[in-house]
Amino acid sequence: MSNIFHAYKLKVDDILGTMAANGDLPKDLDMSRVKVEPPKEAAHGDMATNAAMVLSKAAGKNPRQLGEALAEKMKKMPEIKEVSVAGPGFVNFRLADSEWGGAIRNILIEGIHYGDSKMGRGEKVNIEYVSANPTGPMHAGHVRGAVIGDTLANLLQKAGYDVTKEYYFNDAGNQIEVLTQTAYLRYREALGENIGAIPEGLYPGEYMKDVVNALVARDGKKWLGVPESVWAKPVREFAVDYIMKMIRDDLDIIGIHHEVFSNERVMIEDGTLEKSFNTLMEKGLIYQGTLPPPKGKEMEDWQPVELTLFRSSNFGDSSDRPLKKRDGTWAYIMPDIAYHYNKIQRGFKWMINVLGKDHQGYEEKIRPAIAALAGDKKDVRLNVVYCAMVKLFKNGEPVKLSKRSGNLITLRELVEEVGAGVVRFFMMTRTPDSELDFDFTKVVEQSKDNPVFYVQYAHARCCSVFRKAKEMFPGLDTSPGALAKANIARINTPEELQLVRFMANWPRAIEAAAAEHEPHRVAFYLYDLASEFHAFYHKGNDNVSLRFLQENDKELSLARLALVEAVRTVIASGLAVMGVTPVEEMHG
RNA sequence: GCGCCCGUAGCUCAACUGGAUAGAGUGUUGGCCUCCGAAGCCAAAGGUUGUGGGUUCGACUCCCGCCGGGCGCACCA
Repeated sequence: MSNIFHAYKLKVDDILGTMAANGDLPKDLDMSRVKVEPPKEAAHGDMATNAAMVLSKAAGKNPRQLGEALAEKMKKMPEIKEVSVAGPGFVNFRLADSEWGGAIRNILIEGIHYGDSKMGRGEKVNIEYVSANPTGPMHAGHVRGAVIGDTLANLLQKAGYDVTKEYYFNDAGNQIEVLTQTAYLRYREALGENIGAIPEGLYPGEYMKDVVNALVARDGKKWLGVPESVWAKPVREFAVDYIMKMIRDDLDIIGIHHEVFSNERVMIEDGTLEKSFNTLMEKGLIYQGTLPPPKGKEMEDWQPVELTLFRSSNFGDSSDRPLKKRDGTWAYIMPDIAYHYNKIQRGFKWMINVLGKDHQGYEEKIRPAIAALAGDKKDVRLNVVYCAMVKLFKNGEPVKLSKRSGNLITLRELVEEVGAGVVRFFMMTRTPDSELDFDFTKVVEQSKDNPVFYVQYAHARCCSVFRKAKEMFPGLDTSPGALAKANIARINTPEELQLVRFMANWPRAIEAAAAEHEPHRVAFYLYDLASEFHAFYHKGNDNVSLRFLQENDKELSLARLALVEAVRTVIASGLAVMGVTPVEEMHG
C-alpha cells in the first residue's frame, strides 16, 4: 500500500495549508491540481511539485515567488535533502537517502502486493469480457479482448476495486439455432448417414464432430426419426453445454477464469427481459414507428418498416433503436439491455465491457437504456473498451481469419505454438485501440525484439544472482524478511538510487493505468524496469565494485541483494497483473 | 453525409492525461564477453509531433477549421 509520492503530496498539502493559515496564501484555494511527481529529467531531482504554477493566479503572485516561498518551508524538513525552484516555477526536491532505503524495505515487506492501491475504495465494478457465443472453440480473434479484459480486471483489483469477472453469452438467438441445426446434421452423420457437404450458413468446423460424438455416447440413436420439436431442445442444450465447456477449457490455458457466467435464456425465463421492456414501456419510451433509411450507405433493399422502437434519442443517442425485429422477435439489443438491467439490480454501479472494435457504437446504444432503467441511480456508468484487431502473420505472410475458410487458428493452437505467457504479454504491447501485428515466427524465435523475453530475462537474472549468492555465502538467509533487515543504507550509489526511484513509480503506474483503463501500460512499465535493471547489471562488468556480490563484504552484498529482490518482486508483481508466470531460468 | 478512433524518427510504437531538452525497439554505423547469464550493455545518427489557427505561465496532449487513414452507421451479435 505504500506510495512514496502520495506521502510527499500530503506533506506539500500540509505546508500549503500552513501558508494559508499564516496569510501567505488565500484561504479556500483549489488544490486539486497540485501534484507531486517525478520530474522528467532525473537530474532535476527526485520529485517535483507544480503547486506554485497552479496556484499562482489565484494567489495573485508570480509562480517563481510562490515557488521560493514553498521551497523555504520545505528546506526545513529533515527528510528533504535539497530544494530548488526551476523553470517556470517547478519546485524540485531530493530526498534523504534513508527515505529510499525505506522504499526498498516496503517493497520487501509488501512482496507481490507492492503497488496495491486504495484508489478504488472497494467500489464494485463488473467487467465483462470474452462473451463469445457458444458456437465453437475460442479462436485467435477472441484472444486480444480476452487478455485485455482479464488484465484490466486484475489491474482494477490491484487498484483497490471490488472486481467481478463476468462472461455473458447469448444462447437464444439465431446463432444458436444454426448451431442446433448443425449439431443435428452432424449427429445423423455420426450415426452413419451420408450428409454430403455442410450447407452454406451452418458451421463447418470439425469440432462439431466431437460435440455429437459425445451426444451419441450419451443418448445413442434416441433422436433419430423423431420430429424437430422433440430433438431440438435436448440437442441444443447438449451442444451449448459442451461448447461452453470447450471454451472454459480454452480460456483456462491462458489463465482466464470468470467468476460469473450469465446467459440470455435465463433472463428470458426469469422474466428480467420482460420486466425491463415493460419498465421502458411504463416510462413512455416505447412506440411503433418507422426509422429513416441509414445515410451514406448503399441500401438497395431498404424499405420502410414499422418497428417497435425505443426513444433512445431522448438520452443523447443519434437515433431511436428498434427493440423488436419485423417478425416480432427481440432484436439483439433488447436482451443486452435486460442484461445490463440485471447487473444494476445485482448492485453494480460501474460496468465495463470489453468488445471488439467491430462492435463500435454499442456503448451509444446501450447507455441510453441504462440511463432510462437506472432511474434515480444517477451514478450508474458504463465504459466500453474497444479492442482493435490482431493481424496474424506466419513467415511474413498474413494469416486469414475466417470461419468458412477452415484455416482458422484456435486459441489452443496459438498457445501450444508460442506459450501462454508470450500470448498474454504480447497482446499488451499496444494500446487496446490500435491494431497489433502478431508474428508467430518472430515470437517463436525468441529474438530480442520480443519484449516478453526481455522482461523474463531480467527476472531470471535476479534469480541467478541469488543462486550465485548461495554459492558464495553458504547458508545465507536471503528471504525477503531477512533482507529487509539488511543495512540498506549501504545502497547509495547514483546507479542504485536510480533503480530505486524507478521502482517507487510502480504504484503510480498502477493507478494511472487503472484510471485510464489502459492495461498495456503495465507491460511498458515492466519493459522499462527491465531495461534499467539490465543497464545497471552491466555496469558491474566495467566496474567490479558495482557488482551485487562482494565476497569480502557480506553486509554490502546483503544490502544489494535486497535491491535485487526488490526488482524481482516488482517484476513478479507486474507479471501477476498480466497473468504471466515469471521464470527463474531462461532456457531453449 | 453523421459518429467514434487515429496521424509522433525510415519502420513498429511510447510519452505518467496540460509540464521542463518528445523517448524506446527495430533498421543503419561503431564499440563491449578472462566478467554476478552477451536472449544483454554502451555510443553515433535519425523530428517543424499531418496542417492552419486558438486557449495559457506552458500544448503531442484541450478547442475550432482543413488534409490523410481505419472502423461503424435499420429488422446481425
